[in-house]
Amino acid sequence: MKFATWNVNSLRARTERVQHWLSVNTPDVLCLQETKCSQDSYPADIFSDLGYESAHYGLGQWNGVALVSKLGLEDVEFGFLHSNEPITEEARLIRGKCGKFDVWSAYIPNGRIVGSDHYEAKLVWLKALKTELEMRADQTVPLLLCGDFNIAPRDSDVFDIEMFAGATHVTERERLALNSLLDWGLFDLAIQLYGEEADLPFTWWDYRGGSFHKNLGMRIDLMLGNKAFLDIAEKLYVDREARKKGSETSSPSDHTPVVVETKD
DNA sequence: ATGGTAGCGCTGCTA
Repeated sequence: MKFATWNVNSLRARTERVQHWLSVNTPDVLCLQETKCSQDSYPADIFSDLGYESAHYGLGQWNGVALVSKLGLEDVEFGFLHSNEPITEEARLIRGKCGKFDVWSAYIPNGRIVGSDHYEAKLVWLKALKTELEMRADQTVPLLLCGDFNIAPRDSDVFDIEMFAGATHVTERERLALNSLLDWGLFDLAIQLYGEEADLPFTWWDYRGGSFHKNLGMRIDLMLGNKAFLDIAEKLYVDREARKKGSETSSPSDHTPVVVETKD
C-alpha cells in the first residue's frame, strides 16, 4: 500500500497538479492539508474521476483538510470530538477508516510568533490532538497520523538552526508537545526507517528568495504511525519533482508530497 | 525589462 500526505496550499489553485500527481503516483490514500475551500467549493469530481472516494472538511478560505482513498472511506469524523480545550474550530483535522487503516490528516496551527496567543493555541491544539488519540484510536488497528505539523522535530530538520533562534517550529515547547503525541504510541516513520541521525529530506521551502533552489527548507510534514503501522512500513520519501515549477500555469505548492509504502 | 512568493479576495492577512 502507498500512503501520501500533501499540503497543497489551495486545492482549487492546484487542481491540475493534484490530479496529475495522483494519476502518475497512484497512492492508495492521500491526505491533504490547506485545501483553502468551503464544503460547497470542494472539487470532489477531481478525485471521483480517478476512482477515489474522498471526504473534505473545510470552513472557508483558510485551512481545510481532506482524505482521498481507494481502500474505501468510512467512519469519517471532523475535528475534535472529545477535547475540552478551548479551541476555535478551524477545519484542521479529519479522520476516517480506509479499509483496515485508521488515517488522520492534520494541519497543525503555525503559531506565528513564539509567546503569542497563536503560539499558545498551537500547543493547546497539540494537547487536544493527544486527547483525541487517547479517546478515539484503537492501538490494535494500524494508524497513520500525517500532515503539516509546523514543527521541525530535530535541529537537522531545518536548513540552519542558528537562523531559527527565537522562531517557531523549533522551540522546546513545540517539540515537547510533539513528543507527548509520540508518547501515546506513535513513531516518526522517517526516523524509524532511516535512523535518528539520518539526514532526512525537507518537505517545505519558502516561496520567497529562491529557497527551494538553495534547499533552504524544513522537514515539517510528518507521517506518524502506531506500532501496528510501523511494523509494515517499508520506505518513505518525498517527491521533490512536485515542488518544481514545471510547465503548468499555476505555481507549485510550497510543500512536497511525502509518501510511505507498506508491505501490504 | 537585470527583477523575483503565493493564495485568499479586493485590502491586507496568512503562511
